[in-house]
Amino acid sequence: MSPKMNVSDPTAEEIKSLILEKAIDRFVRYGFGKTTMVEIAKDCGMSAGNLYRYFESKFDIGVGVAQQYISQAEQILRDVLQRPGLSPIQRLEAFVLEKLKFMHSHIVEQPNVQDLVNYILDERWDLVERHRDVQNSLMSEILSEGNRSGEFKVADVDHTANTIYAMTTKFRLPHFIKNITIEELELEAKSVVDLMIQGLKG
Amino acid sequence: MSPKMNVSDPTAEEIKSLILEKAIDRFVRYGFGKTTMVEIAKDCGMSAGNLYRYFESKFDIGVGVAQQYISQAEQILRDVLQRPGLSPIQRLEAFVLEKLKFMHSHIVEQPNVQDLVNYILDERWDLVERHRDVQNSLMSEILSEGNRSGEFKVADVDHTANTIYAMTTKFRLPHFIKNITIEELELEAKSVVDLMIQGLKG
DNA sequence: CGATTAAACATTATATTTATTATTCAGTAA
DNA sequence: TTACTGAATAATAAATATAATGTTTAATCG
Repeated sequence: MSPKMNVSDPTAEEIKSLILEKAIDRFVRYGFGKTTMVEIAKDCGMSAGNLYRYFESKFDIGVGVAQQYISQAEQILRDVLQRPGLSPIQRLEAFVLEKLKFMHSHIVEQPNVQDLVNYILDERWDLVERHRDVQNSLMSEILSEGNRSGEFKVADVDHTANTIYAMTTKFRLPHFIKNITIEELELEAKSVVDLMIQGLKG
Repeated sequence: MSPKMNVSDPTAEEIKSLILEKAIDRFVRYGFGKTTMVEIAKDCGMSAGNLYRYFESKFDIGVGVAQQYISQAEQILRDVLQRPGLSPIQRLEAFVLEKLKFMHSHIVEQPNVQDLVNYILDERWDLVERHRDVQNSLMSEILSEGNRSGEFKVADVDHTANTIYAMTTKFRLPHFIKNITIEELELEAKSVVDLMIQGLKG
């Protein structure tokens, strides 16, 4: 392999990554609507027309950004599953709270990106569903862990994971995260987790 | 009291009711935005200017409609508490499902009114909070009933009522009610109620 | 020949004007 | 005085014209 390989001949994948990277820089600062294809192209040292060799549309670049955002969130949740020294109960709570914190920090620190992701996911329900499935399969692992340790008695872990997902909907919706303090939401989320563990029968 | 009393001298409250009634007729057919003050006034046999003796603004008429909508919902929920022959568990489930059905039927049958209510409540968070408080105090009654019968063991009924409210958020949001079939939502709501009763420990 | 550009074209957004509508208020009648 | 009207005004929305931007493609470069 010649030393020049990497600089002389970037792969299509590498160029796509570059475009995504430069696009995100713009989106963070100015938002999706206020960023033009010409600007992104200039930042990449190419023409606007050439962007279309790598992305079908501007919307498609937005999809790329949304996918990165989702991957980031999923990585954080996977990390919760690897975190040592947590009981299944603690892990379940951490799982819910980490997702809430992730969304909250993005909403306050990068509102433009958050708006973009919401806009994209509004038309790409399939991405939302895939993300939900990933979260549910991670939750299923937590529930199975709890079954093994005797802390939980869950008959159908997949079904229950989905039910937990429904129960915690409020803590994933930008609408509430924007209008309620993070402290209040965290307390409420903890109460919800407590109740789903204990049940009304105590 | 002379027989003429009612026809000759309508009270301000009666006139307000008339205005609200005629306004709703318009809102149902054409929506809030497409209904003019002149039209409402004409339907009431008065001038547009005179409407302002009874309502501060068109928005305020919308508030009146929203309050009627909320009262209607609360009446249905109060009826659930009076329904004979239900166990506390069944009552809790019925409570959640009836609210879901109420919203679903309005969304499909009177989308214009639903849109109006959403628009009003978006700026009148206080009405949402009051409605939440009413629902929570009704839920508290159900929980207390369950405590008395021995089916529940709820330490703090008010706090738990609020937690249940958070858990069932998804089933009160127009966004989900519009995008998911009512059958699916009802099944999911039942699962949520089941889980909140049983808990993960079985 | 593959990758790229720059101009052409189509679409979408912005600015501007126009028309409609909400709201106010001086005046009128009971 | 109280309830009301209808014209005047202020605010909002619709329509239009204009500009900006997304997308396509014929021509160019290496």
